[in-house]
Amino acid sequence: MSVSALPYRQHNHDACIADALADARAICQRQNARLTATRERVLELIWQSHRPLGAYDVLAMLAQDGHNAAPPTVYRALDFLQQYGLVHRIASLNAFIGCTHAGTRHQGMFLICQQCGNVLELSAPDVSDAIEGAAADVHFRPDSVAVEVSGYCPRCVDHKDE
Amino acid sequence: MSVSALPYRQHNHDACIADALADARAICQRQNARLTATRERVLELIWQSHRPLGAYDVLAMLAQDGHNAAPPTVYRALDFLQQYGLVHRIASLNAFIGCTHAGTRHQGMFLICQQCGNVLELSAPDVSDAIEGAAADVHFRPDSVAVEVSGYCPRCVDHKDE
DNA sequence: GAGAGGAATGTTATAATGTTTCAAATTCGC
DNA sequence: GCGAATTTGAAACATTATAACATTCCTCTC
Ligand SMILES: [Zn+2]
Ligand SMILES: [Zn+2]
Ligand SMILES: [Zn+2]
Ligand SMILES: [Zn+2]
Repeated sequence: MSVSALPYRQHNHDACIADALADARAICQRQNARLTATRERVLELIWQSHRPLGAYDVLAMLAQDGHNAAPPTVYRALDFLQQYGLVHRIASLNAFIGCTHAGTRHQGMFLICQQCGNVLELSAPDVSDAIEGAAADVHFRPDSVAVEVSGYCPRCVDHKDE
Repeated sequence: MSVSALPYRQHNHDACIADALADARAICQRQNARLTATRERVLELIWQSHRPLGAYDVLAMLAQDGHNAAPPTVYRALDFLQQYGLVHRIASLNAFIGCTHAGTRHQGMFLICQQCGNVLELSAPDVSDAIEGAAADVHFRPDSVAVEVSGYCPRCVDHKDE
């Protein structure tokens, strides 16, 4: 299933991409969802790195493919991918990133490095439980939860001033 | 200090506003920050309800005052207010809300009702601790944390279908 | 293998949100 | 008062996201 390599460590990123695409195909097939060429290409572009991409970044990359797409094309593809849990939107960045827990029930927590821009998605049950608990205390019923932590990743925390 | 009335319960909201403004004046005075007329008015407008306001909503309200402001005026005021912890930005809504814990060290968690739009800010140490712990596990150093929970408040949870 | 119906995409325009830049005014310490 | 720093005004612009409607593509049925 999903790769668990930390984004800011050396790793075979081609494997990240390949795994993500394979997972996506399986997930969509299982649910009779159409992972069309455009959608798959957008997913692949999103996965080019562990840094979130803006919709217009994706658009520009599609243009380099020769695909002369307009904004709705990208937003529609991203909507689809989000719907099937293949990408997440990082609200604080207006950007999108591939889900590293696709296919599993999870509620992501995103660690965003201010220096290098990489984002690590964690599945943190302790955090989820604490949030559910705090919400329950005031009789609030959570539907979706976004936890976005901005800071410094282990690689950058030592080199902030260089 | 700050009022702790739940936003979706009946309460004397004029007191919310008055308290927020009084707190803001004290906080700014203590730090030699200039709570100018525009900034104070923006804070007051933000506090008109417990629903977050977009920057352009504030702009429109200023226009009703006869203050013919441009976007930067509002964004600058909001930046100032954020800097002194008087308002928070809700990234998932592109909107701003008055801080109910101004003056105290806290890291907010926002419960956003999808039905009525009210937002309750909680200071949840358990959540913060869990997040810090999860971040520490992967050697990530958090700088700022956003926890935005979308769901149904106690008043709306029972009336979803009406 | 037509043809109907729904899903997906193309296309154009526009809305909503946020920033840059430079000039003018205000405030503050002296 | 006077110079420096902060704050505000004003215009243009950049970025992000959506609306609306036409067209194409796929699938299912007959
Ligand atoms: Zn990778
Ligand atoms: Zn995920
Ligand atoms: Zn109130
Ligand atoms: Zn707060």
